[in-house]
Amino acid sequence: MHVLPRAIDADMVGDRQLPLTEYTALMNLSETPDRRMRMNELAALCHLSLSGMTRTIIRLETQGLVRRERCEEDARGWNAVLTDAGYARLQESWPSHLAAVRRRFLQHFEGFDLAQLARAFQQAGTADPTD
Amino acid sequence: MHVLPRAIDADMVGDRQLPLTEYTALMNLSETPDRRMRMNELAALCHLSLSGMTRTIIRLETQGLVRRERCEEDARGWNAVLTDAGYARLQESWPSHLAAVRRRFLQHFEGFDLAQLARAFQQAGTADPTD
DNA sequence: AACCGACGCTTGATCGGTCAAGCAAATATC
DNA sequence: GATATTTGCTTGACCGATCAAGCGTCGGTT
Repeated sequence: MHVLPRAIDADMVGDRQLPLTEYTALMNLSETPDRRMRMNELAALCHLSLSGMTRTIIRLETQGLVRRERCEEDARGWNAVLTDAGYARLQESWPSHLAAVRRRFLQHFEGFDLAQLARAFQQAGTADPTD
Repeated sequence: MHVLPRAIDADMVGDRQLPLTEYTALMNLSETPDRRMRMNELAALCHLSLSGMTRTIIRLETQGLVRRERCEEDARGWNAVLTDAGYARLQESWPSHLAAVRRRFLQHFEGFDLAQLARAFQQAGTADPTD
């Protein structure tokens, strides 16, 4: 549990120079209809603090993979917008990400009911700590 | 996977002021016959780089929970030695660690064969990346 | 016995994250 | 409609990890 995220991250950095955190951000953006999202929401999906999200987006912005636009209906807010370059980069990266997950994780859980496992992890990751 | 280690760590820091990394180091030391271990070996067991281990031991040393002694048979080497204070601290801490693991992890995997799960994780954590 | 590469560990620089404080816009209250 | 509070995000300080470079010791070679 301790080792796997680092291993997958290291694989991805080596392979396509895209750390796991940045990959996750791009991926979540790409799954929205207009490739944009508020910082708030994106941070939650990436399991990152808001300040961590800010920093990640800044890194992506300087690489030209993401652009930031003021939110129209709320001038305090920002939208992170996936650029074409960002989309292209994501397309390049996902096969190596998938391979890393397979090799580092899935391969070792072949006897298991993966859907059930996924549900358990999901639940563990989002449960109220006071339960 | 991303969230759980942080959550468990946060629980332990809040509860008994012992971060997970330091807890793990003390625990591994306590399980040796003479409560001492070379830096090398301890780092491997804690899944930490050697420099990370050095820094962790330094933190523990300033709290008086561990002491460092030159290795007799090799003057380059050091032994980390668990002090009585360190042992006592570990005794105080493990119930809250166990509780955190139960609440954050085990509780959500009740339907599973835990032994089989443990084997899979073990394997995933130690496998050669080139497999 | 003098050297030289390998080894064991530490140190300096950096990185990616957190928390807490700050700022500007939005909203509620009076 | 002015003031206070909340909200959305950024910034500064810090923290715990990594990598790369450094230092002292060991062991084999000559």
